[in-house]
Amino acid sequence: MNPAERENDDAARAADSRLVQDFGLLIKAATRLEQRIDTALRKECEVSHTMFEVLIRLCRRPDEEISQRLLADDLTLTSSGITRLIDRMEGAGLVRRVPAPGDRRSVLVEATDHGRAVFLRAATVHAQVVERYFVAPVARADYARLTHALGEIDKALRDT
Amino acid sequence: MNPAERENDDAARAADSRLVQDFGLLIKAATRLEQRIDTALRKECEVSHTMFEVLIRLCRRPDEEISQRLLADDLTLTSSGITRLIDRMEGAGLVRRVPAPGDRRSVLVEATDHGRAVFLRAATVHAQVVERYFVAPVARADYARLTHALGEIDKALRDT
DNA sequence: AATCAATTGCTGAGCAGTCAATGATTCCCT
DNA sequence: AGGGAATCATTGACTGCTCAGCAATTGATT
Repeated sequence: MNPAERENDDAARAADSRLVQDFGLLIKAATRLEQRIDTALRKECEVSHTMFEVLIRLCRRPDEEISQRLLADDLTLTSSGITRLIDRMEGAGLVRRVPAPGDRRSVLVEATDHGRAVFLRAATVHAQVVERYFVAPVARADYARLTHALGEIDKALRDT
Repeated sequence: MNPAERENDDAARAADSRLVQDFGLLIKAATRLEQRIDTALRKECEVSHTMFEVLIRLCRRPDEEISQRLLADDLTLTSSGITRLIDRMEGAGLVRRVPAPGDRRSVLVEATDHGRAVFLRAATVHAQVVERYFVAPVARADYARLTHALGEIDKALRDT
């Protein structure tokens, strides 16, 4: 077997490995799931999935102060990404910018009444899709393991 | 409790629900994982994660005919997305377009020697990151369940 | 107290994808 | 055989992000 043939062979083996397949599956499943949610939310509630994720944080505890910085870290966006996202959400009347009392560099974000109303409608759509494509396909016994595993992965990623 | 207060309360409850959290975790973990891989591959091998996913398919079985259409479906991209991706990969010399023998509408894609060489280097980088952030954090017993669950989710998404 | 470093949000330029429309080919049906 | 519908790849116009650089503010050190 000449060197070129061996290289082909090595490549084929690497491409066929268990790990590569499994990892690919995780990415693919997550991507498809997010696309599904996103189109459903856009069609029925005129919000993107990303905007929905912002509204989740803002509605969870209305008294909590949430800065753009915090949102960026939590959604894995850059600060400029968040600036533009909040721009659009403000333009759509979902959200309001408020200067942070303790730090004049920072900008707090809070949901408007309209934002909360949209969030409530979106949450039911969200729940339907999640129920159908995330909860239903997974055996009851596996669900807890799945979420636990995801938590560990997230932790490992955050720690470095 | 007046109507506005009730709405706030409903919103807070919805934002706090188990399902919302769990689902958010899946998306976040997958996103972070993909970003991690992507930057590692870009830095050390000058390929994006998406390009790497293409190379996996092309190297797995060198005799197999792979069209742009097939790639698009498999990577959940649109046909125009694939056209542009293959444009860039062709420009980088990783890949070659070949007219499909049986169907003159279709275009087959195959890896060049350079593409296979890059893939081999990228695969070791990929394996390191996957090992560290995907395999290591998940308990041995959970791993099989996790991949099985992901497979079921993917199946549910594909069937509709 | 003064300075230097770090953090926060914003802007211009660029990149990687989408959507809608198009031309070329193939499939299906009668 | 012929005509309409479907399928494939491509392009132009757009979107939503990133990156690099900025000004304003804050923190840390001496």
